[in-house]
Amino acid sequence: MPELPDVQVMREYLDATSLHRKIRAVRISRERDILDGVSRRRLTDELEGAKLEKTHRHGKYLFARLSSGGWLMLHFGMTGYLDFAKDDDLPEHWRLLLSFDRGRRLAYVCRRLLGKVSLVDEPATLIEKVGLGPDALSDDLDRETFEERVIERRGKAKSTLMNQGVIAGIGNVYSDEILFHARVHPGRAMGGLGSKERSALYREMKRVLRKAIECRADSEKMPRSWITPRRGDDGRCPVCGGSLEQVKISGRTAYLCAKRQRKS
DNA sequence: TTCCATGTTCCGCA
DNA sequence: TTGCGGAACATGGA
Repeated sequence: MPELPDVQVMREYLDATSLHRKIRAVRISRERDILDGVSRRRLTDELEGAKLEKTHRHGKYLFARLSSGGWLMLHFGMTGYLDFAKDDDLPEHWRLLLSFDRGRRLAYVCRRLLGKVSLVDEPATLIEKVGLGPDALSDDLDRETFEERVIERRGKAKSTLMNQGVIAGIGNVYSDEILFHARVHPGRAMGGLGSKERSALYREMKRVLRKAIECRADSEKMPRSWITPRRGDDGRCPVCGGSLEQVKISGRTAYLCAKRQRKS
């Protein structure tokens, strides 16, 4: 689930449900796996009695500013999500629970424990520490900046798009969608692409991510011309009808249309 | 039982 | 030295 569009949708969900409510109680489970650089004690102390005032997203990271100062950092790994509901209703695999007034709570749920929760002074502190590149949808990442960051890369096109230090926010699923529309084979060397191909990648990166957010990152709502809803089964290319191919690129499964995305 | 999964980090190697 | 790609991490579903 959680690439840039998914995290943006969760951000809007948090904004709509949990902002400006006083946190009455904090519960944490599996803190050894989930907490990163913060103790259960300190996290609880900082959160209890505070409010979430506003949110910020950078790539796949979500931040919520605390009225007590500092920011709550949420990273969702491969299986994390947020769930706002009644306080007595505990979702399976909950890791952090913030209880508000009127019997409501926000749950951070993360089945595979690959996500992280932390406390930071500023989002920029974390972004620098982790070494994240510019957010894929930020205005700072204009065409020229994209060119500069990508052109000298020695890795494959898909791996480069997924490299959070180059551009933050794109993961396995959306890299495939972007490469599909730009008609670039995921195994091509990024540095070997022509300038038209790089332009197409830039354009499709912005378009695909924006459209995915508009679709609430829900594959059932995505356009018929997209391949994301066709992952998993031996689907057909929605544009030319040829069969979709699966290949391994740097250990990840990539889906592509071999007819429209040529290797050379 | 074995393999695979929307992510990140660490390590070996070029 | 830099950076790429594979393995490990923890869990559960096919």
